[in-house]
Amino acid sequence: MAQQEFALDASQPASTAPEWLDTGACVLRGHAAGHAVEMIGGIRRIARAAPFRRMPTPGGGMMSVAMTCCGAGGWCSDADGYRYVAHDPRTGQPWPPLPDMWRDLATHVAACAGYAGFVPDVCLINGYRPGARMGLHQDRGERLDAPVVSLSFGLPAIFQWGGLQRGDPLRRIPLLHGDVVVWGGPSRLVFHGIAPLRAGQHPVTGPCRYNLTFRRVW
DNA sequence: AAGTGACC
DNA sequence: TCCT
Repeated sequence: MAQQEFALDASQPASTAPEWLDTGACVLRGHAAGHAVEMIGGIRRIARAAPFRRMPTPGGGMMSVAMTCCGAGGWCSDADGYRYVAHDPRTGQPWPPLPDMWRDLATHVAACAGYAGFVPDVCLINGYRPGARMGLHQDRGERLDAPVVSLSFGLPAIFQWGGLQRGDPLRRIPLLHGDVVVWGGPSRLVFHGIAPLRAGQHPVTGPCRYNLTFRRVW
């Protein structure tokens, strides 16, 4: 039984070589799967102090993805725009600390992608329910000399990978439980997004997908 | 400006 | 294509 659960947990072997999307950007299949149960527990603990919330967008809409953060700051959206803030606007408290094990894993997978010495100071935690999506965007609010490390857990999603111009053609890349994406260098400002999540059940996360993105903001 | 955008 |  435990063996079978592990097989379901590890959607991909963790030892595969990087699949390069572009210069500086790759997918590491399954490299976080072995840490999934511990990390989902960490997400639940962080969410008790800094609850998941859907944020308003400057244009008057609402994000479909629920977010929380940990580390030295968190990403926030409201009517005034997008920015990183050192305190959770909802509680007034500092964001929960970035767990050492999370930081070490991000450093390790970044090194696997060719980014030695990456030390993130912020982790954004995105919670996707069926239908939730992330429109095409660039990650511009952080240091551009550091990569972004993205870990996927739970339900599969279609990652849209474009180019440096919004209108560039999109590649659709399935991201499964435990998959890692790293992008930096010449790919740091590539437009990317997530297609609307398809409903399903995952043995570790139930009806959800969690995406953890590690960045260097300060 | 990362939008269950809004509008054409 | 516009808007915030």
